[in-house]
Amino acid sequence: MNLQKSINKTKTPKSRDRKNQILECAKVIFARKGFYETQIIDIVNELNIGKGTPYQYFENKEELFLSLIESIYQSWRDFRRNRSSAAALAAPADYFRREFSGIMHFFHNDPDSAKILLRMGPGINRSIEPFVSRIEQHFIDEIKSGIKKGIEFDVIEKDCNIELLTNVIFGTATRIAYYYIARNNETVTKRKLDGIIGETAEMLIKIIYKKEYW
Amino acid sequence: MNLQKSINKTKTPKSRDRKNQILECAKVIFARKGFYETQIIDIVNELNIGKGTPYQYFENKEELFLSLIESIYQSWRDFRRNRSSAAALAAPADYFRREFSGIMHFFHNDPDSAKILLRMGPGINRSIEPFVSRIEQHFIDEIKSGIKKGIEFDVIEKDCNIELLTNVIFGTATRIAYYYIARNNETVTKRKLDGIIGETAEMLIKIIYKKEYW
Amino acid sequence: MNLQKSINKTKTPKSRDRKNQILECAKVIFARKGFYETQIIDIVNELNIGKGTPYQYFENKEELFLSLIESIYQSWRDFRRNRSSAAALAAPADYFRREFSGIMHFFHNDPDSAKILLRMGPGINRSIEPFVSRIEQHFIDEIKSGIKKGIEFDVIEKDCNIELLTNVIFGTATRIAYYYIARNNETVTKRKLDGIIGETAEMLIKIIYKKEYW
Amino acid sequence: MNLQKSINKTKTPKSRDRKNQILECAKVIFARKGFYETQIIDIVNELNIGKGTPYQYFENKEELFLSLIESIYQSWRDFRRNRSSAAALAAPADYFRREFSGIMHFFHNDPDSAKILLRMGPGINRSIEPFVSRIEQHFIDEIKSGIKKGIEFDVIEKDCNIELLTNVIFGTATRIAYYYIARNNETVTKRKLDGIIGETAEMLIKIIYKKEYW
DNA sequence: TATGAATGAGCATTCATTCAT
DNA sequence: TATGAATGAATGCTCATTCAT
Repeated sequence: MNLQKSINKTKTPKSRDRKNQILECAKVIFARKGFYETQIIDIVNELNIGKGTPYQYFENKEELFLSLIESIYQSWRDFRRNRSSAAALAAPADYFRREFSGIMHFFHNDPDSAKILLRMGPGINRSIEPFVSRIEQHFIDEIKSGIKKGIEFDVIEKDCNIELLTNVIFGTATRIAYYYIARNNETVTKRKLDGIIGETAEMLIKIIYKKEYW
Repeated sequence: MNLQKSINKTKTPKSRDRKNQILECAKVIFARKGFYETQIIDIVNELNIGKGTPYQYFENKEELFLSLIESIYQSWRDFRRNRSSAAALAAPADYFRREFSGIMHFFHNDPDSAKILLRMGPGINRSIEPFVSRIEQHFIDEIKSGIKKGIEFDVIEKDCNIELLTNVIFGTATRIAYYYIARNNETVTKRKLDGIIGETAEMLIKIIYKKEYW
Repeated sequence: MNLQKSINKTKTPKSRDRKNQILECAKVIFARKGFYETQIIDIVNELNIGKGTPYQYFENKEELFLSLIESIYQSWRDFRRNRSSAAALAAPADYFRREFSGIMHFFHNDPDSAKILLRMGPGINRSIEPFVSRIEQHFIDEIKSGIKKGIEFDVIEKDCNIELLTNVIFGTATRIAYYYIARNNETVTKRKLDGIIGETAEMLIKIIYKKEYW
Repeated sequence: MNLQKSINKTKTPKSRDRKNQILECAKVIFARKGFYETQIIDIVNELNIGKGTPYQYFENKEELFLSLIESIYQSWRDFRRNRSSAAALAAPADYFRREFSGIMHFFHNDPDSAKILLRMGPGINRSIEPFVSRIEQHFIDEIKSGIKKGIEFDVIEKDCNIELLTNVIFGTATRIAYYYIARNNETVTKRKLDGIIGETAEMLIKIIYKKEYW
């Protein structure tokens, strides 16, 4: 237990708090203004700390952003860990519904992360993009392995184009998340979101699974 | 006679060429490096022109980028105009196949535009984003009106969630375009791309149209 | 006769007109915006001529400004030539009244010259100032020689500090001209200006001439 | 306690020194080269500080210049405050001699301020001029109120043109200051300057006061 | 650890000037 | 002569980063 803390042995709890505080604040501002328009001074002013303080914890602006990406990734993995145990042996469509809903709720619970991953991520710049892609890849791998398992269990067509199907699911999921969560417009109620998630899942099920599992 | 000249004194053919030359070059570099990492000097060096020359044609870097977006939009509309006549009275699924294929080939013919629209567009910054969104909206409106027409002609379910369905199609299309065209990886052959387009269209047809029109 | 023209033998009448046109326009704009804030393009746009045209007549911006100064100087000398004949043997105070009034009316007839000489002149920059000073010196020399003549004719105190008295007269004259003519405020009517000129002259007479010549 | 600090967190004594140091240096260079010919890099090189340092204290070049004007104005007011107490109930001519001498010595003690106010001030540019005029107006108001008081005490003619008389005094004073102090020529000795001040005052007294107060 | 004054590489932009037509 | 597209030296300013305290 207390695994989190033991990863970074040299950091005192206080220092770790400060680091998280900066990360938390940076997430909000990066999500709002993007990487390039965000200035270190924005973060520093927001937190009422010294201009040099972030540099105690992060090499530079890029490393700060990368740490942020990393922490979002970490959150996602934590989120998954706490869910996966239960999901196991449901009916195929139910399994998908649950998984899909999981992703959506993760983003809904942390729209700033959604904005950073879905809006700024692609095309940000050559040195940062790989790190964003890495997370993206993680999502994609999960989808892909789900599909493979589906084929294995004979609930998905053997000859389906796995890579393509993965992209269809991923594209739909990210667009839905982007449109209903990460845009700067009015936020959707959880109720309405659940409806949308359900409907979307039904559509995707139709193109993923063999007819008898719809 | 000589009407052209008297309308627009400063836009001689030569000056128009230079403007397009800058725009063309800017597209390639913006597509490769993004808005912020692209420097005017990159464009200027590439073209072997003076550092001040782009400023003869564009107010500033942002206006240059916006003009670029505008010219991509223009290209798209030209592209559509030249196609629309033929598309009219096909079977529903065929109609969709053709439309979908159209979008994909537009991007395939101009991958830099695809990169700019699909990668850098979302989340670039507050003052530019609206212009990117405007084009996005254009795509979305076309999809939406296609769906409405489908409902009207009774080939799509009356109670379908139009907004959601639009997002599913748009999300799928942009992801496919992004993945197979706009990423910085190896480019796909036209043959392979056509296969992918076809397969994707089949999937989407399943969730768009009533079963009898698949 | 036709002295003016013969000075510059190579210039055709047309070319001379164009040069004067540029000079005239430059005067107005320099008077309004000052040397540094005036751009060649301002002049060129105002005249609807090509951007390169002023460079047919003037080496560069500075030489254009210097030519302008020179032409103002020329105007002043022309103005003097046309007056001096009459002024000769009046009573001392009358002589001064007439001279003082002359300067003031010169500026009143050409307020732009007044602005350039009185406002921008001093302190403009190291390379231009000497040329402005040269004109200033011309005014000062005239004042000084008037004083010397007055001493000679025994109408001014022998032991007066000529340099200082010159400065007092010059300082008063330029301030009055500046205040009532060259500021950007409402312009004074000729009637009111004449009143002011008269009153000022009476004051100065008191400190210039021996009491019996007031 | 520690009140000072809590009022103005960013203005530590050290930072205030640096600001004054920049202001002081800027005064010398602006006085020498004028607003437009002075480059930030001139100041920065002179002080051996970083190119960005002035921007810690001033928004931009114009704001730096304006702050300088403001600080000259402040100096003048401080100078006045320390003198005014004594001046009160002298004979009219003595009062004027003292006042006039005061202005002259202020400029003599700080010729750079004189240069900036008297040479560059008028006509510098539309956005700066008002701030220079404001100080000029302050001088003018003092002269004017002196005249009004003189009329009240019956030592100046009732029907004198106050505005005009003010301009004559101001024009004379600024010309004398300009000629003997602010030109780039040899500087005058204090002894000689005092002589000039005295003589000038005598001249002005003749046109300001009724004869019995000369 | 925390601070914030100082730094300077880096960039967008300007504008007088040139020169081929 | 007149033009105006092209030029590029020059400059103001920004902002991530450093480091003495």
